[in-house]
Amino acid sequence: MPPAKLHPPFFARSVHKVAPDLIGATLLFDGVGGRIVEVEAYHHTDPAAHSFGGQTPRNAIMFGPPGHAYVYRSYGIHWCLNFVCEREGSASAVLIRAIEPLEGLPRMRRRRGLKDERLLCSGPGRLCEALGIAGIHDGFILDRPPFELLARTKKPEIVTGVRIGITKAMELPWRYGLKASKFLSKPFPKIVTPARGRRSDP
DNA sequence: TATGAGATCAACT
DNA sequence: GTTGATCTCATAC
Repeated sequence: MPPAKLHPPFFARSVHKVAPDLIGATLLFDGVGGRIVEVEAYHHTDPAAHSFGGQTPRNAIMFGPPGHAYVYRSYGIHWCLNFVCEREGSASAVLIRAIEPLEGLPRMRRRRGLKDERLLCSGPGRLCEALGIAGIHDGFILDRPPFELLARTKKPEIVTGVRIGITKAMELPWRYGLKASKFLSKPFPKIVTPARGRRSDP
């Protein structure tokens, strides 16, 4: 049986539950996409979250119902894709940081002007360019075309770490990744396993 | 491998 | 006017 689609109830939970559950899920946009390998959770109590300072025209979608896309412009250049989650008092969302390209490789390469698969979607701005996601898709619901989200079939090994690319609340360990994936935007720091003292793969 | 400039927009001081 | 949930390219070691 085919993987189940993710519907709004999946997102109507705490970002801290939704974010790790997204690792291994499949994200398609107009048939182009792949497996989610890296996300970050942004809770409204977090100074680094866009919703922290209250509602503005840019972040208004975050304050709406769960299960919608929040797309914003980063550094004036790039687009970044988030999934709106449950409002635990105020708005929260999960930033999609990297996917493993699986479907529509030719279109991704054409949009990105690159051949190297590892660089197609390994970063929030890169994956939006590869999938053709832009500001006009802000507010789109995630369980209807052009979006399609499929639940993972097995729980993968997930690594956690501090978030990157931010300057506030950098210490919060709310970055989640698929262990040993070659498609992460940056490697997770080496983790010491207490029992054996061995390092995991970066 | 590592650092630095530049691109360019919404929010904030 | 400055900063930021970024990326690419250039230049230096």
